[in-house]
Amino acid sequence: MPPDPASLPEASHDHRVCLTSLLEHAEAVCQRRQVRLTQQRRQVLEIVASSHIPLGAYEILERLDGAKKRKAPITVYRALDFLMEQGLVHRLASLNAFIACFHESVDHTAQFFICRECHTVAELHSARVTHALRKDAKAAGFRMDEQTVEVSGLCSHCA
Amino acid sequence: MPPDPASLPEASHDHRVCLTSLLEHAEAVCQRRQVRLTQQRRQVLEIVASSHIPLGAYEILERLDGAKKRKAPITVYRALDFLMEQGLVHRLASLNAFIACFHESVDHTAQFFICRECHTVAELHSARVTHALRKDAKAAGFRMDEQTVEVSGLCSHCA
DNA sequence: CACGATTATGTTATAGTATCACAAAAAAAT
DNA sequence: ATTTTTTTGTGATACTATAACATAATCGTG
Repeated sequence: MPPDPASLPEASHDHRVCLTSLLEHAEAVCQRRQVRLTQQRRQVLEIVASSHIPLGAYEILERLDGAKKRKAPITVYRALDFLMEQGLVHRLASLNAFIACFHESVDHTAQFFICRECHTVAELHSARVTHALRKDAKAAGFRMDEQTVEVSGLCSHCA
Repeated sequence: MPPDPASLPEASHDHRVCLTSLLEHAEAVCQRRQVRLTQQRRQVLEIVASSHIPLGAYEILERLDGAKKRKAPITVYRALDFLMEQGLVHRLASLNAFIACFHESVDHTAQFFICRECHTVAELHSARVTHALRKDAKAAGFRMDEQTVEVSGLCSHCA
């Protein structure tokens, strides 16, 4: 995976604002649910959310060591598991990578458009896709549980 | 992953017939495309196609050693890469596993319903899903390339 | 506060998935 | 027959993820 490009996908968009409000949202969610957003978990969330492209667990791990000594991989996986449970982070199965969720929805069913050039990810909550799947599932007698919908292609910027 | 159950998902369905016609189809495809379905590739295809549940690369590897000595993992990955290029095998990203494609279509865009109980996989070619994605992609200015659509849930038998 | 229960983190080891690099062999093209 | 291309062998290694058990921090309650 290439290093982050210097500029953000949308110049007009100040990612620090997103980050701040994401963290506030995270605090609120955890408070409501009576679970703990510890320093470590918060830090992992910050790292994931600060990258506009998906990060692998070991990339997160690297960024976790400040000047200090390296932690064990499981540290990161545990934090990610927690964050995914709270719907604050998504895992992209096609990339073995993780991305923060900037949508404050209750339902964490999502679809992803992943640019194969710049690696930016657009997250959707598409009723259209879910309905289509639901219809096909019904026809097949299949009881849907979770969907993994990841589309690779070119974002508008790279196309 | 549990061992294969003794019986096939549909009792009425003779999997050996599928297997035979799949292999014939594979031969035809490779002949048409001027690529070689070598003994090794064919054997991997047979292994994948003989299992009605997805197999990991290392499971395929185990079944590849007859009484002979174990081959290197890359052997299997190379064969799988070839078979996927020919559209004869699909990789399921959510499982890190592989399944044979019994559909003889030209377009290898597919969706999968994966039973979390019995691990059977139903492969779809759903125009509905593809259209839904295409519409959302258009709205997002995203040029679709390949889709990874894997739904986990319960098949009619397990529900 | 003391206590036990629960939750989170540390530590070490290991399992599971996938690819690289280079050599040898087999098949195809000339 | 020789060159070229493709396939396979071989050994090493990278990358992704979890198990098992110990320690530490936090919480709830008396």
